[in-house]
Amino acid sequence: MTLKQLAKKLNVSISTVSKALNDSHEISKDTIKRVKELAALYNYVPNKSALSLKQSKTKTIGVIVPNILNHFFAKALVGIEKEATKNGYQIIVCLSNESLKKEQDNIQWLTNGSVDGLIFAVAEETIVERESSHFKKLLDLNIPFVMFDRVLEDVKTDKVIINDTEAGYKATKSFINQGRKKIGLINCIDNLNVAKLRQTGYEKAIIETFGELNQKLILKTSINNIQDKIKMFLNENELDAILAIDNVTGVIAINIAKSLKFSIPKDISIIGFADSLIARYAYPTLTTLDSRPDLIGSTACKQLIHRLDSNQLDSTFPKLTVIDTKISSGGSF
Amino acid sequence: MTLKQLAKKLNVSISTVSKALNDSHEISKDTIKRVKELAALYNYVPNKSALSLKQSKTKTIGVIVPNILNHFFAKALVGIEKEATKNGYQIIVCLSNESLKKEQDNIQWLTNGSVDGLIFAVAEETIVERESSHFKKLLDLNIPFVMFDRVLEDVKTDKVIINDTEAGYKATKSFINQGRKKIGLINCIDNLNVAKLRQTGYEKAIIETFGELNQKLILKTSINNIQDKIKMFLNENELDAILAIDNVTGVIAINIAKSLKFSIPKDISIIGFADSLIARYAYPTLTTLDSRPDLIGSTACKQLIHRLDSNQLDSTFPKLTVIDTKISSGGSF
DNA sequence: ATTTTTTTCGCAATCATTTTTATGAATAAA
DNA sequence: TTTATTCATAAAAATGATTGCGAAAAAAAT
Repeated sequence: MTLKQLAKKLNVSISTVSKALNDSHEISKDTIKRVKELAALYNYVPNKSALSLKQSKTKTIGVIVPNILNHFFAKALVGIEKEATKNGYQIIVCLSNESLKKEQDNIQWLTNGSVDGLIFAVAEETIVERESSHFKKLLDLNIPFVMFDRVLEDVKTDKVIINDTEAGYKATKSFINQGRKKIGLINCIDNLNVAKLRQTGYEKAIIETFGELNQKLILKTSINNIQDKIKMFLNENELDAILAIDNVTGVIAINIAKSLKFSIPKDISIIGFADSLIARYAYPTLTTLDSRPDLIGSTACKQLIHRLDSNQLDSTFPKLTVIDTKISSGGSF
Repeated sequence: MTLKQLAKKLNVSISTVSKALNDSHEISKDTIKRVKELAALYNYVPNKSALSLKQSKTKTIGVIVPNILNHFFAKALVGIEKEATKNGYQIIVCLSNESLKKEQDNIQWLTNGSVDGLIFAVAEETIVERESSHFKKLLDLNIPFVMFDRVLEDVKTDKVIINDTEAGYKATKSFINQGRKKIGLINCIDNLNVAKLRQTGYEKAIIETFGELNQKLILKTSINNIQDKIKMFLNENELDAILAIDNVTGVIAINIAKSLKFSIPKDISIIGFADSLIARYAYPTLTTLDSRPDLIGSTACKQLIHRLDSNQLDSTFPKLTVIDTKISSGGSF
């Protein structure tokens, strides 16, 4: 059902129908009523493509997620979607699969007028290769975009991150306050900035307290065979605490520690960067640092929509928003 | 950069540029070359909205997911996205959040010409309320759509599901073949058809072997406080096997069983409907029935694109595709 | 009764693209 | 020399919607 068809049935012009539906003062109350009734009857919905074309606004936001199976990103997506829907925006979701090439393709694809703006976390490969030209192209094209969690220093745009350093510091400090002496760190996402920052926080707290860093207490590895590696890590060091800086190894560590007859939290205390949904896979429940992905997502989305609505770049650009992590106690200490 | 602007720079008409870029035989080789060079120089990309409008094709697929935090759906989305991308389609993702109202809103929203077709799993509330009029509206509008995993009997459309009954049966049988006698079942998604079917399979195997069903061995509950409930369930019954028919309780059960000093798989064997990514949260690793969400997703997407391309409904409509589950052995038996 | 004002509505342009039709010139055939 | 054909390109129509402007009609004021 189009305006044209409605107009024909009503014996008025297309523009009258359009104006009536938009409550124009140019149209009489009577006509407006007639038009609206028929439109409702035929379930008329304005065609999205025509609207986008006319107004050069798609009311659509492109979201590029490195890995939707990562619970953090799934939750961030929920936050983005909620905020977008609230403001009358749709989201087009692309998955970069941590690949630079796919990320570039996605951006190329989305800049054909499909979306008004973009929200994304940078793919791991992109960070490793230090490539950012495809993002700078967005700046040239004047397409607003917001980076979240994984951001690039040299791209001047709005960003939303968490206070990773402080989170690592706080978690480590909480171990220290419990009297823990041999505090290990598990890092299997070393390529990412967030990992480096969290580790920095850990190191700061350790050096501040013990004067020096024991490199043997830091397990830097890939996710492959992570269970065996953690087992060895636990066996080789007499740890009484572990900080897991990604969102899966904390849970795995707790389960393995239990199977090795560690008593939790008596013998060993574990903190992970997971959330309650993942933490329930651990028994007793893991203590977690909530990196608040939903808040990050909704904040990023809000920020983008702000730029889209006030289509002028104001003095606040580029804005860096730092979200506070929340420590939430499970049963592990 | 638009056709118009290119045309101006080249001193030719808009139509010439358009035809040149589409390799029309009406245009001389020389002109084609000139046009393409300039288009490449200015990074010209055809405007999506204009294209969609003109061709009444958006090359976009709408996907409605009940809950993206559910690993099954996240993985299904990966399958859908991969297949869509392969065929030059974008996906618009909506989250129904298991709510009927949101699902209806999403469908209303997506039928404004945003998408060529839809893929979705029905929201839990929709199934409980047995509402299907919003899907039937899609049939009236002639918008192709494919349902996956959670489907409605009375909506005549393409569907992709797994052989739930058989999966439940096979899993239970494998316990029986190990000589297990007291086989429990945990069901915390009872509202869903898939749960009923899996349980049917379980019951069939049990009755076939033992003659009768012991209702006490079936834990039907909500996800709240699931850990405590499973603990009680294990304590009150001398189980030697558990079939967890959703994708989280298997992992939880294994961890709790260990904490209760059960030896796995000697004392108790556990099978869950999770996948390897979730199974690694259990130690030793859970044996899983892979419900193959990515295959379901890609199959559903393939099916939809088939309908979109051959825009005639052929004799195969409506097609029901049943995906086989795969049992993959972890360390639990 | 005439002019002015207000109300109500239609025309036409516009967005970026594709596609059908038209145009003018060169070439070939009659 | 005339007519038909081919060729390269331009012009126009169409997709579905919004919107400024102008026109007609109705109402109000003189």
